[in-house]
Amino acid sequence: MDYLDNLNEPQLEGVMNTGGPCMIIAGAGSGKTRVLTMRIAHLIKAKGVDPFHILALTFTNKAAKEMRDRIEGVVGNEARNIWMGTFHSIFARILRAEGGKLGYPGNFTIYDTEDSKSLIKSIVKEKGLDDKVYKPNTVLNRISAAKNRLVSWQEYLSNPIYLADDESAMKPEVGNIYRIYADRCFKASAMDFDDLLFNTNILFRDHLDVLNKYQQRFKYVLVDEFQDTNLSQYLITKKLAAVHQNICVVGDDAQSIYAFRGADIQNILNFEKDYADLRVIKLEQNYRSTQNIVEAANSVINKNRAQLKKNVWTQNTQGDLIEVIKATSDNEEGKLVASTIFEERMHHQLSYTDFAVLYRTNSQSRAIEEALRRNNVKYKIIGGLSFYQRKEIKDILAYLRFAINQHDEQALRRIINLPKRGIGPASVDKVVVAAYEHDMSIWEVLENIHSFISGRTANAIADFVTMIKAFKLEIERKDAFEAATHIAKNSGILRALYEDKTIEGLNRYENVQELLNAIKEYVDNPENEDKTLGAFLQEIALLTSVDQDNNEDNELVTLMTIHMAKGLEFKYIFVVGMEEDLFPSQMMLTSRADLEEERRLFYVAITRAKAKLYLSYALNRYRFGRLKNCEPSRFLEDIDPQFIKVNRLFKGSEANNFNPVGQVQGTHSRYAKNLVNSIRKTSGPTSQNYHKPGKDFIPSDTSGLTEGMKVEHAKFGFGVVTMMDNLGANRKAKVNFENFGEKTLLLSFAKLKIHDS
DNA sequence: TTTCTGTACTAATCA
DNA sequence: AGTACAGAAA
Repeated sequence: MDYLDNLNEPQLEGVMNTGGPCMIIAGAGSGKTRVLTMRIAHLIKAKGVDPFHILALTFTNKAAKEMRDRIEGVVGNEARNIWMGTFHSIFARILRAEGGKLGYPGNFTIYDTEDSKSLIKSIVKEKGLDDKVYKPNTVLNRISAAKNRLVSWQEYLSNPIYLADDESAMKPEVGNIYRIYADRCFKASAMDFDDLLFNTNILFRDHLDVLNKYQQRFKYVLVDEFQDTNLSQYLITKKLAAVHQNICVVGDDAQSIYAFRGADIQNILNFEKDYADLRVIKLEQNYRSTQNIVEAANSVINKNRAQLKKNVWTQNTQGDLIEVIKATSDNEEGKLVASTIFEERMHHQLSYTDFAVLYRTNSQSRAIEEALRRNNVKYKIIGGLSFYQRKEIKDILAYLRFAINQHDEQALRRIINLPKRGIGPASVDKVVVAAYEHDMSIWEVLENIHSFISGRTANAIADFVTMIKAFKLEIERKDAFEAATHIAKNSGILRALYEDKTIEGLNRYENVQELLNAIKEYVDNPENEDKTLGAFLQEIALLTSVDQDNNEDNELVTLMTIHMAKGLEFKYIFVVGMEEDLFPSQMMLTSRADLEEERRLFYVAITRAKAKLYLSYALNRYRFGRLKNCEPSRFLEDIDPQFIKVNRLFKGSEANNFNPVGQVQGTHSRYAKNLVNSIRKTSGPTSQNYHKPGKDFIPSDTSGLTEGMKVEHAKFGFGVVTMMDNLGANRKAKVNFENFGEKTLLLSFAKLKIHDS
């Protein structure tokens, strides 16, 4: 049993005691993943448990994959059969199989946050409400919070407390928006992220046969990062484990940082009450960090009131003191971080992969990136605007989604006029109204468009429907890669991007090629059994940002938010932007609970560091394009001063000398841009040199217009027709004007008087 | 219906 | 510093 070697006593206990309910409280860096993986390996290898009977829930696909790989190292191929994945992906899988009982087809779409927000936006608009009051973000958060507490729209609308809350927030219509939102999602055969958990709860509540099936199947249930579960997730796991009672949760209350999406720290604090025979194991020895870092972290977290008693300690060396860097501006902060990374790496012969820069908000990455680039330090960013959130990628994905599910309203709105095919928002509204009036689905109206509207738009819509039907067939007959390539080409999207020869256009074209490559890779990967487009879409809909990290071996500094860094470790950690209103965020200062969550976030940041921790702040920072004064964060004072080396001072010259490129920073580009704008404003034709037509100016019928005719335009004056374009829906004429040169005019709009007969 | 342009607003964290 | 939106012009 060599996999049991090198485990300390509580770790061993966590691995060996596999029967009955168990909670493992694991301090930062105490080897909790190791315990969890070895526990599963032990179940399979020593206890002879069939991997099909084990359910292990994690928060990222990456964590799941890592655990699976490590288990595979002990038990071999069998590890593939464990039900292991994120809450969302496991229950999406179950809902694909069982969702029919709730009225959802197996090919339901998963709406991402952008889809949800734009749906809410259109509902607010349709109801004629003020979109300044009903901001999509606010409304969605409210709906999301309700779903995470398992409050349906019916319960929401009949609960006087919620209604009073909304009333006092001057948003009395939120409940009704929730009702319409839920209805529209259902009609679109779509579930948002919260629905995946909400509907699983409904499924298990209303269909006991289904619940029973999965209760029998999952003899062992394990949950990682338990402190981050919300009520919805908690109830699912509790229900699934109710028959066999073999539930093991692993977590650290000090690292609970997802209250904003409904995570409830009470789940971990109250777990003991739920299970009378609960075995509690505490992992308190930290193997990751130096003594200084561990104790500095302890001194911070002790400022919080709500926590379980535990004592994290380490046998590691004392290590360096924490250093605080003070910068005058966010640009200088970036520069100091870059130069420090450069020096430390040289001095200690480290790899760039040993460094990570952590920040509170994604927008802070820009200044750091710029400085790293200037100093030729290669870096990678985790999270932020990810590949799959790019517009051109989402456009293609919307086509794929719609070809699979014609009820997907958000995908339809995205693609129906992309590339431009003459179906503008006015036409889309007509279709939606028609669908509403005749109690039909939008797709049914589109299919029979000639019974509702006529003319050019109707033809364009009919062509669109024909195209989608062809794509449908393609998907049924071919694998994901062939189908996606066909759709990208025949939808006209690829061509439109190809014709855009700007740098951004080129990039976008390459991104789409990259997406197709990714699909090819997916199809070629033998681990993926289901090679349909639907399976691929499901996979990427539930990708977590940490998962999209495919160049791990390169010499790169890692940049990410503190949230993304949870569960990771680096030798050197830089936490930047240690300023009031930024970290802690000004939005978290309203209650003690919020501030404590923010402090736990700081605790997570500190405990990522193995060898050395740098904290930095700037006295001035650009926000919304304006320079703002900043104060050092209160969290700096939370650290016991004995672990801090007080302000490491950089002389201005030292920092400047480091810059090997020596470019002038600051407002230069802004200034240049303003200059260009002002030039553009003062040049070009202004209203006074436009032609003034005589009083008898009456536009002629231009249907007989031909080349060589002399015409008068209301603004451009006299000119000669040089070329006619009678092709396509819009007739165009090229006219060479005496005072304004050659212009292309759309004849359905341009008012021309013909002076040639 | 489409395209261009000025401006108003924004950025908290994630699946 | 970006971008989403409204309004004008074509």
